[in-house]
Amino acid sequence: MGRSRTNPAPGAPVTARGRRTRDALVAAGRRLLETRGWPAFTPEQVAQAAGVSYGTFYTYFESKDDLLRTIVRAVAEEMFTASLVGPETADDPYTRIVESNRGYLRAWRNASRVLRLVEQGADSDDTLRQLLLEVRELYVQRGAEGLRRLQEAGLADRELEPRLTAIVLGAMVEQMAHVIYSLREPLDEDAVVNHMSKLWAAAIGLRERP
Amino acid sequence: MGRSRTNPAPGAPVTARGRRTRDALVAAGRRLLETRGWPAFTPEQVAQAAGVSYGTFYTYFESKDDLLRTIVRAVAEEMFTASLVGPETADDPYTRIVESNRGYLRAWRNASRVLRLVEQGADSDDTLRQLLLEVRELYVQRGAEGLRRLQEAGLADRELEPRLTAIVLGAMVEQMAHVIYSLREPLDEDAVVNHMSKLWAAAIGLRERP
Amino acid sequence: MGRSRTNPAPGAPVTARGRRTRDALVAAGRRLLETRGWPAFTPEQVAQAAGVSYGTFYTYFESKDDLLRTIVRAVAEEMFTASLVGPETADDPYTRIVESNRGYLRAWRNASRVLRLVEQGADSDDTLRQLLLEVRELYVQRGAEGLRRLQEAGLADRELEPRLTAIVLGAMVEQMAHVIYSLREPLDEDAVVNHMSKLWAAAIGLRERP
Amino acid sequence: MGRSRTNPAPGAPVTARGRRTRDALVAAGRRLLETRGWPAFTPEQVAQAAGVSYGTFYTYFESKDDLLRTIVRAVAEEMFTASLVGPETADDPYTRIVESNRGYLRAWRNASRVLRLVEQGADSDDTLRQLLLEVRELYVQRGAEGLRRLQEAGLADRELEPRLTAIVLGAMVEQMAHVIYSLREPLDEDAVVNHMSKLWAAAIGLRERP
DNA sequence: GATGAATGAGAATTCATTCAT
DNA sequence: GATGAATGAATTCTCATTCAT
Repeated sequence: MGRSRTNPAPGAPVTARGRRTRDALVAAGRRLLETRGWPAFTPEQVAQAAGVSYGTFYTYFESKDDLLRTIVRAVAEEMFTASLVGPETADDPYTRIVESNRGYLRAWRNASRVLRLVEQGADSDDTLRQLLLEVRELYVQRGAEGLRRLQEAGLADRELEPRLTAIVLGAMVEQMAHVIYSLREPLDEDAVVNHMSKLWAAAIGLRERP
Repeated sequence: MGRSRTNPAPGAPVTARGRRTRDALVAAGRRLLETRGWPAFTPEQVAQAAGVSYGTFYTYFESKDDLLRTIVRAVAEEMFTASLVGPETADDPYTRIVESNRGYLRAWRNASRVLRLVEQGADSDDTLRQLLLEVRELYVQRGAEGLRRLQEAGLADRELEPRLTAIVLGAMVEQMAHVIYSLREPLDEDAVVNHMSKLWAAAIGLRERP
Repeated sequence: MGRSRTNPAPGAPVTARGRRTRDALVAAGRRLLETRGWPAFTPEQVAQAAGVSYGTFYTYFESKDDLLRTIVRAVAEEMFTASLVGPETADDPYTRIVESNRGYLRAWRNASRVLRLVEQGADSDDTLRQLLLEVRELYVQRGAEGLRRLQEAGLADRELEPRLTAIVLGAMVEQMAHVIYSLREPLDEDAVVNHMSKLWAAAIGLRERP
Repeated sequence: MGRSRTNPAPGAPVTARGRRTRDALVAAGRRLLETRGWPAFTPEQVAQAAGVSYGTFYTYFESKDDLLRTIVRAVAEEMFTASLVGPETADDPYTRIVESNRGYLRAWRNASRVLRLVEQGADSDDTLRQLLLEVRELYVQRGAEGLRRLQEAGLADRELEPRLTAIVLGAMVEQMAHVIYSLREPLDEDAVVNHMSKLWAAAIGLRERP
């Protein structure tokens, strides 16, 4: 019957204090989601964790889902940003792979928990799923592109289809982020990065620059 | 989840009809979980999907969690069983890898969705997590063992630490199962199996038997 | 974000006990609405007035608005029914007017409070408004038709436009129902019926059958 | 509505700017009430419609009810004022009835929506109801008085009890205001005034001055 | 065993009012 | 005076579980 919504859509904070409160809510929400999953992700607990009162939650977010969307967007943005910096610095292809894998792993480290929750999300919607697919695609394309360049330089096996290879090797890294950071298999991050890189290099038939 | 409990613990079904009803509930619960996630996994919907009335649910299960435990145990058992058959039949190491990957992928295909849900499960308990870790460990050990044999036979790179290698390559396969079957990336299963096997073989430096 | 609704739409009661409970809720809701207005019309108070627990409300109604719709439909139906019986029995035109006004007044007596609430309804929707307009229209048409017959028989002023006349005289009766039953002006029902009838008869220039 | 109150009672505005702000709030509140009913009548929306900030509302009004009282008093005052001017000017009794009905209809046109809301008002108090009854009574007495004069002059049916007649005919006009202005029956105002007057005149047996 | 109804604690949301700047 | 933020009690709605037949 749609009781006419009289609540205004909560606007962006105008004052510095407002911004701080809003940020605190986003941070608290994300922390709860990452560390304690769905059950802890309630407006009440988020507000409490952010040190504000129950009602304040609704000063900044239309609903619980609104906060979720905000968090996911932030995570996605972080990953986009993370993907821009870095791995192109080194000169040696193998070092680049190591750097890339390290960056990859770390990028997923923060995102993985939230992304997984949303992926199967009780409460996710298609917009969010779309966002996740875009993030993933970004990484796949960067990986495929890197492989293609190596192939053209005669430094990697030319038989390998770049996109599929990037998907498969990306899957490896993503899942390892989950195994290490969420399941907490007692593995050393550096050891994993090195090992993955070794396997990755061998898998694509990496040759040292002649 | 725990609410106070005064109900008698539901016993195992005695009659054939009872067994059928119980089986229908388990099947319906699993289907709902796999296809529609947590939100659809309610006693009411499970009962409806199984074609029985609401109250009947509690004739066979103490609680929603009880059904979940039952389902997860069934999934785990299937995976144990799946891991026993098959891939040791071929003689050629590469063919064995292909077979193993195909089996692996399929084993995860059915399980992956349920396992992921339970992993972060709002309502899961440690027993379930434990069960999942055991299943995973089983696959890791089988992988590590296979690699070790290849190394001893001089057919694979002896530098690789078997267990870590098995974890990493297993991660690759598990995540690909998710990508294909849950995220529905439009990839051909055979193509993926072949590609993964090629990468896997190259990664461990597989040599044909001399 | 549309949390997918997992609640089934509450079905019609199957057992006699269920029907009794549902009826009790409808009756309690209507009584509260009529006697104490919107503020008392809460699921909690309705349930309590019906002697059932809070949650039972939602066994039979999807929402508060659902109950409201049900009540309004019942009121509308009553008025349709009330309009079918009665006033055509008498032979004498004036007596028929008296009977008609009495019926009219009584029909509105029960409905008026609910109808007015819904008309301006905080929570009403267009379907309900439509329903109210239909009820009103029914009475208008019956009134217009009655006048037309009197005119044709030469018993009433032929100059009067029947529909507008029916609207205006109907307005008089409807508002009097409100004045008497809601505002509780201390007026005697019979006196009012007689007076209205006298005015009505004079207004349309009613002549005794020659 | 009462919540505990520690705020100082807002004083009357001192400056011209203050008066303008206050007037804007009253006007906005009334407009919202008339056009969109209770649900839109919130301090927040009133403030927004008046172009001031949320908090400013409480600079001028102790509470939402305080504004409501202010609005109702304004409406009542308007109606008192409207009742003073006009209809006594014409000489011919029928013309006076027409004028009176037109004034009546217009007086109610603006007031009707607010008055009806308050009548059943979720949050109204007895003071307001009292005010409404006084306004109505004013009109009833004026109507009764007018009829009495006509009766004494031999221009109207002496059998009619003046007060009851005034109540009934007043009800007719008031409800027609509602039908036309709120329900928006597509009726021409002049046509309705003329028709009502004709019926009214016939009803009281109006005779031309001999 | 099977069924549909009943229960009530808990989660999400609203909004009149107060506070700090 | 004006502003935007903060508050929290009250309300609606959910759903796992228990009960009566």
